[in-house]
Amino acid sequence: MMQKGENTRRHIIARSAELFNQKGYASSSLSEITELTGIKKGGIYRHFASKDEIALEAYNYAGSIVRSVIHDAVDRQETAADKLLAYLRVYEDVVEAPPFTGGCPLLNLATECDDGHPVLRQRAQQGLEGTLDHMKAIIAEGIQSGEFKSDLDIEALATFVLSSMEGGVMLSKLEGNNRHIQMNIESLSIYLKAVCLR
Amino acid sequence: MMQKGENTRRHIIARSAELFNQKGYASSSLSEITELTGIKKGGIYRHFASKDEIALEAYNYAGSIVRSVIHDAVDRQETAADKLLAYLRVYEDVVEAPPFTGGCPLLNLATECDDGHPVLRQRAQQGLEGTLDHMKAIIAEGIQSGEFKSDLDIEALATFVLSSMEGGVMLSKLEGNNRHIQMNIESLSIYLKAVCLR
DNA sequence: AAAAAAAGATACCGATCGGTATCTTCAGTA
DNA sequence: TACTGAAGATACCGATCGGTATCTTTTTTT
Repeated sequence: MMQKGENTRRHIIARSAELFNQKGYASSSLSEITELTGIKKGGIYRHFASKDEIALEAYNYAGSIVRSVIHDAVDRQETAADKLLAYLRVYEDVVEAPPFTGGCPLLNLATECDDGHPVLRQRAQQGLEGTLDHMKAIIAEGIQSGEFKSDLDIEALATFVLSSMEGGVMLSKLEGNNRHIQMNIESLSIYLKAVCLR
Repeated sequence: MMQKGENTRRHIIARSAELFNQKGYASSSLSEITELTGIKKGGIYRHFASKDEIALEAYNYAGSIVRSVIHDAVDRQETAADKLLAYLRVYEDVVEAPPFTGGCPLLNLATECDDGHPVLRQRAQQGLEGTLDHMKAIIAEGIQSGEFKSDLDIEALATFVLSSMEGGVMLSKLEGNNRHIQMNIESLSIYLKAVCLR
């Protein structure tokens, strides 16, 4: 039934995902993975063909966790405006308690790969597209339900929400203080009320 | 008069800055710097004590260029609102014509160093503080001149502007399309008119 | 023009990189 | 319980990493 193999494979992915999301792909070495997992290189390369494959699976893993946390938070909200704000609230304590160790995987992967490494970059692009699609669906529902103005620019609003989230995460992580992401929650909330709500 | 040395030192910094801002600190090697500058390692290490020192000087250089471009663009504007929007307009063609090759040095350095490398991280923090201070001064002037409401949260607005800029840069660079940063210019413009102007 | 100082090239250092061939150990099956 | 294939450890590979000691060349000063 080859259970054992799948378990260790998942173990390697989970540990590597934390490592990669904290230190980045280039700064993370196989030796560090062996230390974190307790599995030697020979054991690791039985489950993966290359460091690239580990990184790809690790990003899929980190992304899926963050996605599920976000979707849970979004589903808990009633209004479209609150659903959009839930995206930012997931990172309201990004310094001490991010949804995944190291902060936003999309932000980290995107900035590291946007000038190189086509494979990982494409994966980041998919993550971006999926995130924006989810936001656009929320906004479209908000329009249909009459909560949002009907002439809203859906693309522009989705981009604006995601930008203020990623920007807030970056500023807060750099300063080591949650005030930036938290202020953005407030600013975006004001924006939604002032220009998006009917 | 030791002219020659200073010239090559500047040359190394300028080339390294482009390299670091595109590929990141960890992914850039000394060998690449020798290729880009045409100077062998022995020659490079006569001017710098370590790769870290090159990276630090390189970031100072990239930051100073972007800062001067931004300050020029800001000074060309009359109103405080237009001055704030000028920050984003500097990156309105970040895909093809960024103010510095590789995009925003603050964004790149911050995301690479926020979980490590204390020296470079501190430099990024200084860059963040300086940028926010400049924005806050613009906002404060806007309040004093009567352009902005007097009860504006200066900190929150500065963070919001910078976040939508950095977030827009990240999205546009990742997708290879300027639409995100350009939509953020429009969204932020609407925000300023709707909730900040008197 | 000669001497002194600065700049740069060559050749090397140990350490670590990602990756692999091979051997041993373990788990499941007959 | 003997067998078999999967899983993991050991030991190694060439390449490259950041960094340095030393020699040559170029520039500057006298």
